[in-house]
Order: sequence, then C-alpha cells, then structure tokens
Amino acid sequence: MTETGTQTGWQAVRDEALRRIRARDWPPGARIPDEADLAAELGCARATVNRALRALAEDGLLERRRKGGTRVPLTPVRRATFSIPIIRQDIEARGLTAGYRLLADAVETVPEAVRATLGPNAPARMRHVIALHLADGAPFCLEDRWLNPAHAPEAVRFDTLSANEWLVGNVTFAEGRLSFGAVTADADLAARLCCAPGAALLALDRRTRAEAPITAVRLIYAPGYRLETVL
Amino acid sequence: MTETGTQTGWQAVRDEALRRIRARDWPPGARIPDEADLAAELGCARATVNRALRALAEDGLLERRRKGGTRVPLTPVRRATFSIPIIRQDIEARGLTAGYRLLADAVETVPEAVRATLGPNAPARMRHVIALHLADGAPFCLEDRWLNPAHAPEAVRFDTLSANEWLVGNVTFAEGRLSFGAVTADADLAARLCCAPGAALLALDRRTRAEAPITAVRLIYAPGYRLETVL
DNA sequence: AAGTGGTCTAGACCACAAA
DNA sequence: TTGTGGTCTAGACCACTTG
Repeated sequence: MTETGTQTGWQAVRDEALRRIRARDWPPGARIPDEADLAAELGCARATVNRALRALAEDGLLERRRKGGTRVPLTPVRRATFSIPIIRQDIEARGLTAGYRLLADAVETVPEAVRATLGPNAPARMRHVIALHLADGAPFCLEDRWLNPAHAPEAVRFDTLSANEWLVGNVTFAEGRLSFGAVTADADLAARLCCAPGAALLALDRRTRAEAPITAVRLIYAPGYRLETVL
Repeated sequence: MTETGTQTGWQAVRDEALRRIRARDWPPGARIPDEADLAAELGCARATVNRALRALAEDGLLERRRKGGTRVPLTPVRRATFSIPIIRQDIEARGLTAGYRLLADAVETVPEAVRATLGPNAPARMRHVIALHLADGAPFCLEDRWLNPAHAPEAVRFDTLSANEWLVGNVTFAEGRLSFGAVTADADLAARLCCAPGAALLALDRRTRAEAPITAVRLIYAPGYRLETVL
C-alpha cells in the first residue's frame, strides 16, 4: 500500500489525497470535500475519486459515511495485512530446502481447553496430528493439529504430505480465526525444535470451521522467526 | 471478508464466485471464464464482475493477470488483516482503565543493533523513551522507543502523554515496517511488567521514517496478550 | 498479434444517516 | 428531508503478457 511513485488515474488521486492528509491540508478530524467537488477540482470522474478514497478508507486513513461525508480520523487505526503462507512455501521462499516429519497421528479425546475454542458441533474425539517442518534439515515449525474425522478419512496418511498441504487442496474452506501469541518452550517443545528450554517462541493459532469444526492448528515457530509487513 | 449472507450487486457476484471455488466448479489451478462471459452469464455489467473478482483477488482467493486470465491458485496464500491499535484505545476497548508511567527519557547514542534497522540518514544520537502502559493499574505493555530529535522537540515531555499518542497527532506519517516476534523476559523486563523472569512475551517492532528515521519502537506485551483476526 | 484484465467516463439511481 | 457515499451501466481505450 502507500505507494510513493507518481501514478496516473485513481492512484494519482489517492496519492494526492494522501499528500494532503500528511501535509495537514486535511487535518485530523476534518471533513474533506465531497466526491463531486474533488472530481471537479482534479478533473476526473466521480467514480475515480471514489475508487481512490475507498482505497484509503480500507487502509484506515479515512473514514467514510453516507451523508456524513469523509473525514480524517482523529486516531487512525492502521490496518496491516500479513500473508499467511503455506509452510512449505514460506521455507522455500527463504531459499531453504523444506523437509517434513510426522511425529504422531491418532484419534484422541479432545482436551477441554482445545474443545472450548472450537465452537458449536465439536466432536468429542478428533484426529490429533503432530508434525515437524524442517528448513535445510533444521526444525522450523512444529504443527500441532486437531482434525475433524469427518473431513479427514483415515485412509489419508500424513507421512509424507503435511496436513497443512492436504487440507489446502482437499477441503472446502469456510471461515476461520487467526491469532498470535508467545509461548515458552517446555522440555518437550525444546527437544522437538532443538532449542533451549525456556526459549520464547511465536505461536500462531488457527481455527477453521463450516457447520462444524474442520481443524484447529497451532504452529510454533523455531526461535528467531518473525512475521513482517510493510505499512 | 468472506460474507455468507445473500447480497445484491457485486457482492452477489463475489459470493457466487466464492461458491464455485469452494464447490470446485472452479477447481484449484483452473482458469475461470473471462469477465465479459461472466457478465453475460450473470446478467450484469463487466465492471460489476471486475469489482467482485478484484475483491477475491485481494483476499488471495484468485490470481488475475492480463491476457493470462483469472485462475484459482493451486496454493492460496491467504491474507489476514490486523488492526494496529493505539495502545490506549486497545486497553479501553477491553473495558479497562488505561494508565501510563514514564520510566526514562534521555538522548543517548543509538546502539548499533538498533541503528542497523533504521535505514539511511539515522542520527548517531536519538531520544530514548521508555514507558509503561497500564490496564486497571497492572502492566499491559512496555514501550521502548527511539525518537529522532528532529521530530521531537525537547520541550515536548512525555510525562503524562505517551510518545505513542503524541506522534499520532503531531508527526506527519510517512511509511513504516512492522514485525512480530517472541522475546524472553529478562530480569529487567520481568520487573517492569510484573511477570515471571523467563516468561514468553509477544513483541511488536515498528519502524517509521520519511527522508530520515522518525521513530523505532518495540512494544512488549504482558503475558497472555494475543493479536487476533478473522479470516 | 491478439486476448484479457485495468481503468476511465458520464449519467443514473439507491441507501443511509444526519440535519 | 436532503446530502453524501455506494453502486450499476454501457461503452471505450489502454497495458500487459502470452502465444
């Protein structure tokens, strides 16, 4: 987002609006001219202005309301977009060789702590898959997944193909929630990720469901992993 | 994103396209009909189809290329959007009372490790501000910030107003990078955040700059903090 | 060279919310 | 009630990129 290059068309309008916001021609809290006026001033169609201002509003740099007009937010709540990569791609994009090792795969009773996060219609027993993703042979990310058996036939083995990749290609995605946190490496985690016990690790939790839960996964990354984006 | 309700106009087109992707009418890797054909089939203008498909492409559910047509990605790289809150708002949105305490504020030589992340034109000495954000009196987030003195007059004190909030209202934002990671609480951090030494904490790093660096900040959140989003 | 998405335009109507 | 953004349309031209 937030390009600086000189563009034409709606991007030029967006850049000009951005310039006015930053220069405080349009100060925080102020209402800016309506689309028709801007179109006239800038010599383009209203639709072009609309496209530009909508783009800024999607980034949180403007607030738009019917009849209320468009305003510069007092306290802009910026939005940052992250790409959620397939693990294999993430590794290969870093120029490393992706590896994979299945550690466990069994149907188990879902712990109450996990079950509580799954929402309605969660089965009592689900398939529990634990696998390690490797980058150039070194542990990269531990995948700890609960799968609804209704979506994962027992015939499907995850020995060589990660559940991560199998799901992408074989399950109809519905909706999901994503969250990040930090976890401490206990002895078990440390052994699996070959890191020091007590190390701080980034953990990504994801819930995917339709009518019933499809899968719940926690990805725990080896030390040093960072998730980045440009504002 | 990804609404399920029955809409009209471009959202209806988007939902129909989404249905076909999920139903594998348009399987992964396949090329879908071009905009003109879809417009004819669905009885709307091409611009409407364009709007719908563009929305899906922005979410990573389609890949579009001129002349190449529109395809369903083999491995969809989903995008997730997070709101980056002003700390005070974040606390108040949780129904807690926001508090603030300045811990340090002095001009210091920038450590090489920090300086290396600032990009071109970084001053050798910058204003180093450390402050604690409180929620209902308990430590919520430690703010460790380096400020370019050119943007932060010494007359501006951060005793009661956090640098976080002052910057929002007083500095022209340019561009920035954002990244997440996990850090271990050392003795100092543990004391400041009132948590156990060795605890795993979520750390958010942000760099903001124009011609020269404006500010570099690391926010370290108290244990249990999670960053969430809906896919 | 040609097909496909990217975008602009001018006009129109609608939906929402503020006055 | 009325102003403002939200969206649709039909047609047009352009830009990229693939064959």
